[in-house]
Amino acid sequence: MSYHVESNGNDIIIRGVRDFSLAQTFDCGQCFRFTINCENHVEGIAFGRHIEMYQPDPETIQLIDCSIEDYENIWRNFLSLDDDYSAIKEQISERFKKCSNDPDEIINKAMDLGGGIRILKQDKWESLCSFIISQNNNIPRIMKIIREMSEKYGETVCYYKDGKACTEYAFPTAKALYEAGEEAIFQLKTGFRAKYIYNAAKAVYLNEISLDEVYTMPGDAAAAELMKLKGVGPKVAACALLFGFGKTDAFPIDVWMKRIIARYYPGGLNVKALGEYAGIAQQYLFYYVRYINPELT
DNA sequence: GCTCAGGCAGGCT
DNA sequence: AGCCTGCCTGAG
Repeated sequence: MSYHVESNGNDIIIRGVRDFSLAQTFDCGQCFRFTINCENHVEGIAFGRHIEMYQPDPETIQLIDCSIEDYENIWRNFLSLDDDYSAIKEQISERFKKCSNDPDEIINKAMDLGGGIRILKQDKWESLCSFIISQNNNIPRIMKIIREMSEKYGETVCYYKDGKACTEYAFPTAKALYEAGEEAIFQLKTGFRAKYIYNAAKAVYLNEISLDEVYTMPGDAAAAELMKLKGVGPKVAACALLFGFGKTDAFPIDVWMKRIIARYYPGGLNVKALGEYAGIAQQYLFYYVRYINPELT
């Protein structure tokens, strides 16, 4: 964590970063609004801001055309720069030794491969809504729906790139989607999820559910609260909590995790016993099978 | 045509 | 508690 930050007037340069790979972080399915332009170069929108990032070497992250204020107010936290992932990985390794029968030490292999993954700290509403959209859906289409939803109902995000003024769109607020209405949301090809999205937007906007309160709740209570919303089951709730509410113990079990557990942990995996970073471990495992062993069935 | 995509609700036993 | 089944849509 002994990184240090400097500005050259245009860019923020973060040196001495460890356990961080832009490519891995933005290619592990946690975030739908960033694209990997080329290797070690990503660009996207979060918290109503555009950001372009470059990783010239493993220990350096460059935030292009970024002010100190934006770095401190948004990106420092968003990128989880102050979390000690070396310690997190050590604890995960220890826990898996104790709590799972893992003779092949799959978790350690997974952490060697995807050790640069960081769990982003995304916006609560965006995370919840995005993972409602994600159900029974594939990633390119999820991204397309969210992009079009943002273009229609999100605030404009202006920025300069290569000296030119550009416009993008923030993720729509709950208010904006509520006011757009269910039919408009259906028009975005969201299908049977339209009513879920609309109802969630309504509940959040009218304060029938408080995402700020969910944020402060312990994991189980937080999940139960989110699952009061139609269209939010255990998997969607866990994803939202892990990626948008800072609940690193939330452990999403999707079809891939079921395959991983069946294949590598036939005796089962005691998720509760994996501790406060179980969800981060889940991401390493997920990345591992997706990119090393995708034929796993 | 078919199946599948990082699920969920509703109805059934 | 666990096991079906249908569901919008688009890609292969």
